[in-house]
Amino acid sequence: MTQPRRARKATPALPGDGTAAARAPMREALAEAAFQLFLEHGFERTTVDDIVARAGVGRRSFFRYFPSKEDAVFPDHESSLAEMTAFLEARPDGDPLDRVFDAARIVLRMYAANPEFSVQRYRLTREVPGLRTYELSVVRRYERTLAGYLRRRLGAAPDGSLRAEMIASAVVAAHNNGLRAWLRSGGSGDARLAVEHAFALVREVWAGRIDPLGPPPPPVVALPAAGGADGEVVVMVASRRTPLWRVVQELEAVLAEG
Amino acid sequence: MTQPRRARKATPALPGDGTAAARAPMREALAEAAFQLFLEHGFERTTVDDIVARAGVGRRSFFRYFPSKEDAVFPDHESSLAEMTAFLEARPDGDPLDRVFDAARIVLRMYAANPEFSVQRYRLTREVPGLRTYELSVVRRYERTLAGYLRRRLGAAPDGSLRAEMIASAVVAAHNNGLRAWLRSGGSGDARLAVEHAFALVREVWAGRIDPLGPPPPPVVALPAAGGADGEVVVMVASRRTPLWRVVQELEAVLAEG
DNA sequence: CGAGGCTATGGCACTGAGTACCCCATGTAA
DNA sequence: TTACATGGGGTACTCAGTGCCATAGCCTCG
Repeated sequence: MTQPRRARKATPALPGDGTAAARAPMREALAEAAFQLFLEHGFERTTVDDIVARAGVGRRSFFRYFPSKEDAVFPDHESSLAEMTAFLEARPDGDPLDRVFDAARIVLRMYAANPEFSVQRYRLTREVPGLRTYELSVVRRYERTLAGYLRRRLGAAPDGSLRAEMIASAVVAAHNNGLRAWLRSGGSGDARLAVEHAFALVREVWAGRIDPLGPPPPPVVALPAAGGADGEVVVMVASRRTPLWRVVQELEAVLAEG
Repeated sequence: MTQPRRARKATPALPGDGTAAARAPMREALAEAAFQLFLEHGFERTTVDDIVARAGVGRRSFFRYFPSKEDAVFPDHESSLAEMTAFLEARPDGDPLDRVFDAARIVLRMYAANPEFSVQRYRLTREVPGLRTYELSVVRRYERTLAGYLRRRLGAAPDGSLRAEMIASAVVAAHNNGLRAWLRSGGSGDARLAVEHAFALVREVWAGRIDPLGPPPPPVVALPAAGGADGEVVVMVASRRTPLWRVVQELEAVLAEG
């Protein structure tokens, strides 16, 4: 079986890059062919050769667009994750809880944009251990993104890192609880209702327990080198007049992500 | 690559079964050889052939004891998970929060029992995407176990399922936050301190938000057939004088686990 | 217009995990 | 002794994923 493999091998210039899915007919064709076959014959009994045969392309091309067979089932998460990251970077101010809710809504919208596909994929994922595991790792990346943002906002407060991770996990749990209820229902009804209800519980539990006024939006950007591991390098960019404590806080936040 | 593969193929009578690790010299030898090689040459550059060569056994035997290469890195989680499940089944009464904390402490004890091993494994896991993913799926199983227990205790309350999942995720997040801090420190200090501190935050956040007196310990046992999927069968055992609402609640709890 | 270069794709060939199937040794019961 | 169960070994196969190279289209610069 396979997984996110290398967490993301720095995305070596995907062919149809740019705005992700857009302008990538081959990628779409492959994902479509793969999903159809998975539905027809099951994930495990479908080989990559079957997929490329249906798509009418070379086997090697499949792995140019999808690092693993599992990736073809979740062709949209990568861009969704990028969107979430960009959103939190672009608008780090305001109530932290509101921000992470907004960020989570991005994911929900992605699911709601294609109800039938989402439901079918949900059923498929439920039955294939490999896909469940893959989805787990995707969800985890969302959670880490949220936690990273919250850590930056709460880093200075006592237990900032702990609180950040607990809130992120609560938001993810709430989101997934609502989402799964909708998916189980076959896509009938409004996915947002259940999720917003769940978010309300998160807010009820955590509101008031977060520094009423978090620190200002970070003027510091720390970029952990992709790949991580031992010889990792962190590049920080900060305005010269950034107070030292902010730099330290940011550094701690990045390092604590490990 | 590989993963938990088949989530657990019903554990078809492991050779050295019974009390798990105990009385399974071959399994131990394999895990030991594997771990040494992983540390020396890295996980991915070590093949199963290397492992069985060092252990002096046949290749086929490796897969009799470990469904995948990754499993050899976490030889103790299976029994830990079983212990947690047994604990929650044996003592379902009392404060639900206390119970899930106790359950989580089982896992912590397992880590703390072998500090050097745990720390080395932590470092190894950090660097190998496949192991990270594997660990994720293990953690998820713990979380589901806790959520399942909580769902049984809160199932009748409004939003019982949602609350159960949020609390379970909070406990896991707290546990992992403390555990990781300890692991990052190289195993110096007391792992329990950080974890107990984190648990205190969970209690602070959730105490009072749980039905002060949850329903009595469930006299109903529902066993979802291993394997799940479509033709799934649920076997329920209940005393004849169990009130109907309890049976329904239990059934809902099991079905909601999907 | 042609040479060089870049990009997208196809085509092997190879590694290595995981599995199916069958064999063998040993211990045990009849 | 035979009959059989159990734990382990061996072989051959499938298939995901990777490295390397070839080729076809396209663009640009001279």
